Amino acid sequence: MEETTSEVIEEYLLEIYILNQAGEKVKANKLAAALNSKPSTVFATLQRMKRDDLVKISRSKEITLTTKGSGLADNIAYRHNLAEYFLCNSLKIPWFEVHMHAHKLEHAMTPLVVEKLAEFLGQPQFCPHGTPMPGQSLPDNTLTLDHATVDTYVEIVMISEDLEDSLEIMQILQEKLIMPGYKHLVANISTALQSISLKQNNMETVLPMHVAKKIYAINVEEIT
Amino acid sequence: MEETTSEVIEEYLLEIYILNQAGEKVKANKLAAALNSKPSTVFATLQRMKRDDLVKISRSKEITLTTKGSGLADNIAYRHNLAEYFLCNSLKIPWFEVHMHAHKLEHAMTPLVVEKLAEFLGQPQFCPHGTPMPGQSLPDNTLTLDHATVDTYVEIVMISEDLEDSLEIMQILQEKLIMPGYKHLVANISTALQSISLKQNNMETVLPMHVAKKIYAINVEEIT
DNA sequence: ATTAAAAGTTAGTGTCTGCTAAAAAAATTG
DNA sequence: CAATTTTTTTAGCAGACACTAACTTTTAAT
Repeated sequence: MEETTSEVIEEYLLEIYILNQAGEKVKANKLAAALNSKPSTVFATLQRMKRDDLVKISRSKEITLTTKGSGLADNIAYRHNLAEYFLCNSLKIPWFEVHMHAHKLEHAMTPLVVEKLAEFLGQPQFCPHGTPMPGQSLPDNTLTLDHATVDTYVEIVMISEDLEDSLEIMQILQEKLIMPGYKHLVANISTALQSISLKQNNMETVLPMHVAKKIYAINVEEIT
Repeated sequence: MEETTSEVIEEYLLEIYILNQAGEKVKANKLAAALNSKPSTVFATLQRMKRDDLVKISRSKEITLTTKGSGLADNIAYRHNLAEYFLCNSLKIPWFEVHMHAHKLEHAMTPLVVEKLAEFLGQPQFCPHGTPMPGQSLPDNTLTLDHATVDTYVEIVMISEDLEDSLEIMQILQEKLIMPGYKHLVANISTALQSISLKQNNMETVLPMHVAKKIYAINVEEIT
C-alpha cells in the first residue's frame, strides 16, 4: 500500500479540486491550460491517475475526483491554505503573490509540520483569500459577483483560488481593495459589456463577468 | 541558461557539501549510503552533475563540488538551516527531528520566502544544531570531541549535519543534553574501546569515536 | 447536415531517476 | 604477490513526465 503521490500528481489533484470548487466542468483541455502543460501530457498523466483510482473520466470527458483523490486533494488544499496564511500573516509577503510561493511549499509539508504550523498560526479558519479551511464554510447567503444586484452593497468574502494564478488580476484586486472583509457598492452591471462595476471611496473598478464569477460576496446593509 | 536544478540534484549537492564539511573524503560509495540509493544510480547521477559542471571527480574518484556546485550548495544549506531554525524555534518541533522535515522544505523555498523568513526569524546566525549561517563561523578554538582532553570542560558548539540523518543518535544527544550551549566534563577517553565519555550532573554519556568526531566543541574553564 | 474549429487521443521521442546484474578496477589483506 | 573484498562502471530495463506531430472524435457554426 504505497501511498506515494508525486508532486506532479499533487498538482493535478489540487487543480482539479480548485476548478471543481470554482464550479467549472473540468475537462482535460482546461486542465492543460491551468497547469501550463500540453494536452497530450495531461492526457497521459490522467491515464495514470485513473489507473491509480484518483480520478474518474465520464463518457463526456468530464474529470472528477474519486473518493480517494478527493481525500488527498482536501489535504493538499489545506496545506496550501495554511502556507498562504503563514506567508501572508507571518512573513508579510504581499497578499496577491502568496499563492505561487504556497504552491511550492504545499508539497513539502510533512504531517507534523502541518500540525505544528496550524497550531503556531492559531488554527486559522480561512486563507488570506477567504477560502475556508476544513470544517469551515462560507455564509449561506454567499453569492458570486456576477449575480450581484445593482445598487446593493456587498462584502467580499472570498476570491477563488482559480483566479490566484494570475498575478496581474490579483494585483489589481489588491489595489482596488477587492479583498475579503472589504465592502463595495455594486454601481453598475452591463450585460452588453459583460462587466460589473464596483465603487468604494471614489474608487471604481470594472470587472469582466468571467472574473466577477470567481469572486464571492455577501449582501450587506451599507458600507460602514 | 537554464538554471533548473532538480530536487534530486539539490539533495546530492547538499549531501556532498555536508560530507565535505564533516571532513570526509566524498566517494560515490559513501554518497550512495548517505542518500539511501544504489551505487549505479549515484554513478549515473554524478555523470549528469559532471556534465552540468556541478562536480569534479578526481582520478582517485574523490568527488568535489565545482565553484558553481558549491555556490548552489551554499544556498541550499542556508535554506535548510533557516528551515530548521523555524521548525525548532517557531513551530517547536523537537530538536532531534527537525532535520528530516527541513530536508523537504529546503527545496520548496523561493528566494522571496527565504528572504522574508530570515527577516521573520531575526536573521539567525546558527541553526539549532550550531551550524553557522553564511557569514558566520565557529570559534577559532573549536575542536571535535575525538580530540578532546580528559578532565577538561567542553562546551558543545555544533553537531555535524552528517549526524542528523540518524534520528536515534540525535535523540540520545538531546536526552543527554549534548547540544549547542551545554557544557560537559570530558570524563574519560578509551583508545581501546574507541569511545569518549562525558559527564554532566551525574549524567554520563559514552560516545563512540566516530560519533565524537562529528561533534564540535570549545574548551571552557568550568561548568557554570 | 456539412464543415470548420476545438478537444481528445495515439505514436514516437527524450530526459531524469531508479533498479538489478554483471564486469572491470581498485584496495585490502593474508 | 596473489587472493579476496570493495568500489566503480557498464549494460539493460522500467516508469514518470514532458514534448511534437499527426490523427480522430466531438462540438459548434454556417
